[in-house]
Amino acid sequence: MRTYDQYCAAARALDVVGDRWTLLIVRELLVQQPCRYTDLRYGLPGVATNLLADRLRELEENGVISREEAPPPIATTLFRLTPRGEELKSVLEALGRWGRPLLEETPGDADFRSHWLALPLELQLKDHAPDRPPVTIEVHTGDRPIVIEAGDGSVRVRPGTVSGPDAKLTGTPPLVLGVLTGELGLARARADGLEFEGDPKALRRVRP
Amino acid sequence: MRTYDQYCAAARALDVVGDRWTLLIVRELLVQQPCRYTDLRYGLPGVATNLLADRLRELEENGVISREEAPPPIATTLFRLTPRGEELKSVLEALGRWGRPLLEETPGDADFRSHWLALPLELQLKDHAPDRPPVTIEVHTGDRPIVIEAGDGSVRVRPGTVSGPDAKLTGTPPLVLGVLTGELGLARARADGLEFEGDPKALRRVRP
DNA sequence: CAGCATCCGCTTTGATACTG
DNA sequence: CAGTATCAAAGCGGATGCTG
Repeated sequence: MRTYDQYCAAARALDVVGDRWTLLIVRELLVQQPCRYTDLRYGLPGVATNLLADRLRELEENGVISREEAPPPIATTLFRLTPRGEELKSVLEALGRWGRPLLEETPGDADFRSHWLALPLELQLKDHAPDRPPVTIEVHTGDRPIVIEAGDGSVRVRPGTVSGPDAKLTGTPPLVLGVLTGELGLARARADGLEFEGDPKALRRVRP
Repeated sequence: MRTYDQYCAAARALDVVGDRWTLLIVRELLVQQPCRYTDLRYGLPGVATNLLADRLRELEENGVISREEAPPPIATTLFRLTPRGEELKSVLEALGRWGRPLLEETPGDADFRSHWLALPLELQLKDHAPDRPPVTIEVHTGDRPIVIEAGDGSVRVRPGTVSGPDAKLTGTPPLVLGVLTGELGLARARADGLEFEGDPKALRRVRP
């Protein structure tokens, strides 16, 4: 672990999580809480396997993650964040907010995993009608479908599908993200290729 | 600029500010708003001069900083953050909060610059008596003295001294920081080598 | 002196292949 | 599945030199 050797809290934090890939590993674990080595590799396209192994060891040494040998029938190593590691969520939120405008200029062929939407969506979306029955929105973009569940005043995002969703969105990540965050009107997005089925009210319920 | 090539806001942010030294350069500019190349080098002990030049060029290309040729009598290049660059303050705050516990285990011979205290102190300290006349606390630790000014409900930290401060602290950075944030009692800190002159009430006025 | 650019040895990274 | 081994390429840190 290379260190800046400075008596400064930010510099000390960067000593631990400032190396390449490190914060993205934390991002993966924040979204997919306990996950396998293979899952991490899948969520971090481009990472070298030796580098991933190195980072995981360093993160464990620094108390950010823990590893656990799951007994059969799982019979594999599971990685998860420690409570200390979970506190890095605020760092990733700040980074994500700052980086949001940069998505506009991201090339269309950039890698994408649909679960990367979970954190920003849970952060930005609100349930504006806590007293009404819950609604679900299915989102089809990227590699696998995800579901947005709004109810009781909170919004959750998880991988998977649901039977009879209130709405269903299909399209490229920029279109889907734009529509969900309200930066892009539904009509405009449909003109640009977004497919929308179901009740637009479900959308309005969660938009910021 | 090496990129992760991911359609993810956090990853895009790290593309821009994730390289070694980059966020520490931003830290320097957040504290010492317009500053010279030489000032940056002083605030970033250990940075290679070519690397600093590279980073400054990249940050300028990415709209984070701007450079300005100051006319005589200054006659030098001044670097400052753009509004977009200033928004990185939230990232450094999150990192600093997370890294705070790591200061305890930082070796005593780590580099230190007293202006590194400005950001965390302005963030943590409060003026608990907004209606009373302002107070000033002079802090002598590290390379140069700094002054904490509390009044009208806000707390400011700047380099320099003041005539007739309400209190004066002298000691190592951990002692000074501990006493100011209230994690360390004044009596205990004095026993450990801290020198304190003046009115303890000034301290209580700003402690979190 | 301020603001770099160049050179050099070392470390880190990335890509691939291989193993229990 | 969860890594380790190997190696080329890129990045980094330190020293030094150059230019206004």
